[in-house]
Amino acid sequence: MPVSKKEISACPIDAMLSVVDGRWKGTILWRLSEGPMRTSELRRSIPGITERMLIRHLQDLVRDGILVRHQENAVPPCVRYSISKYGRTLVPVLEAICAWGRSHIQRVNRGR
Amino acid sequence: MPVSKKEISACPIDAMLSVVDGRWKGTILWRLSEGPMRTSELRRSIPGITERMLIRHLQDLVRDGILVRHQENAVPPCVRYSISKYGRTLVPVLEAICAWGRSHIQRVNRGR
DNA sequence: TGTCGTACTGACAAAATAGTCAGTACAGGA
DNA sequence: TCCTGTACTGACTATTTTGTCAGTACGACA
Repeated sequence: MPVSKKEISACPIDAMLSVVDGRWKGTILWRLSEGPMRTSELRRSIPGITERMLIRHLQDLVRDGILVRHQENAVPPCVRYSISKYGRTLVPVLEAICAWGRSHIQRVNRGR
Repeated sequence: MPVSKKEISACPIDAMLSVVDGRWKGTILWRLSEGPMRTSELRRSIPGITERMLIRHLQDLVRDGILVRHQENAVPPCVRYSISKYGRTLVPVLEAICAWGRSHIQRVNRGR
């Protein structure tokens, strides 16, 4: 969709979509809804994602207040991402999206 | 987000987002949730949209089964779009998205 | 010493999406 | 006759997003 992410839209639907929109953001949030994860864990758990894209999306989500980044000063570095309190308000919406998406997939697969 | 719309994603969130994702689709669905509208009515009711983009998005939504296109064979042509029965299953999800988006806009505006 | 893993950044190319512009056919009104 | 409105299509450019590749610093391990 590229709804422009540069500035917040006046349309509430667009405003919400600008937060979860991104090739992998839905999947990232889905993984993190089960608990905090390290960057490399996330990367390995999402087939097809590149490190670059993972980090870009994670940064977007942190900027939007949806995720929190916890860094332990160690070598090798250890960074963990988790869903923030604000981000948790988004989870029920994601669940609604997911439920509809699931039935949509079935519908599409039936139709061919 | 350009989640690729070429093929349906296995991730339900992406599958749902691929339907509503598009610079203007949220707004179009929002307008049509109040009742059927003609192409030109929609265009005039959505500031900033071009006829080209409106028609492209309408065609996407019809292809996905969300909208129905009613054509009256007249000159000048009169085409009306309405939300299909299937599309109506999407409305509660859009409402959840919209409610979250509304509070997100407020949060963002407070923060500056 | 060489290689691996971690969590990144920057520069860039490729792909997808959005937007611009011109053109179509026909009826009605000035 | 000319201009307007309707609902489109096609060709194209521009913008945005995604993906690729190389590079960083440091410790552990062989």
